[in-house]
Amino acid sequence: METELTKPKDFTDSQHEIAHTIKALGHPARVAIIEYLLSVDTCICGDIVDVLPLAQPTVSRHLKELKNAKLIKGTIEGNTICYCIDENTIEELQKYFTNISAKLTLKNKNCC
Amino acid sequence: METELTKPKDFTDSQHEIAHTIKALGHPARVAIIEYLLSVDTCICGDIVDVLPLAQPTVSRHLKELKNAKLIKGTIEGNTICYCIDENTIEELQKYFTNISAKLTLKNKNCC
DNA sequence: ATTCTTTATCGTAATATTGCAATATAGAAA
DNA sequence: TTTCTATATTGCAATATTACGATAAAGAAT
Repeated sequence: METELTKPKDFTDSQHEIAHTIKALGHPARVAIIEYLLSVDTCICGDIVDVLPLAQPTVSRHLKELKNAKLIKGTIEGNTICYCIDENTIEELQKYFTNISAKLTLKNKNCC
Repeated sequence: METELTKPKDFTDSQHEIAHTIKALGHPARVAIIEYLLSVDTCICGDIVDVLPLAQPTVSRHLKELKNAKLIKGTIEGNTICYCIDENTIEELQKYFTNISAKLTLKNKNCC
């Protein structure tokens, strides 16, 4: 039989979504931004450029990508500059990996 | 003052490392491979190609990248074909996000 | 030895990402 | 208004990623 009944035409929506979210963290600049946001108490984050080895337009691009992936939220409204980590998305990622870990502990360890 | 004392020349090693690991999961094919490996009981995984919408050489490349990031382990030795998720790396990711989540719950929620 | 099966690598094209300089935008301060 | 400050966008150039067909490699089966 040459028919390949199980081969799909595309990945699932879920696979696309989780990959998109995770991909947004797949760059040291964006990891650094998240870690910086986590370390500061205030959400006034105009000084992110000063703590990253990148020019301002590049940082702005990375922020845009993080926002697009919903890893950060916030806006610039007058003098109320504000960027924060989006806890919901981080929690989703945490649950995703916790779930994988949990399933792995139930698995057969007789290989590799 | 024009001096920028806080601007570093590069990201930290830790930021590079976590980004590299996370980046390896930032593609639907590699998410699908991990999810497939999680779903099968045996480690004989030669049929990954059949469940992905990709040609065999492309799957091989994605496997190589996952292996390079230590998200999977395993080898091809004679007829003992074996690929498994590397629990240690998954656990690292799980801890990374759990730690962020934990720190977020302690933070000021008066913004964004 | 030859063939089969499975996985890896090579070559190449198409696309995406990254980075910065230059510029635009917009509210604040003067 | 003009200027200042902070962020975003545009326009490239350099690099990286992704995909697949063709081919190689290596052990298994005959």
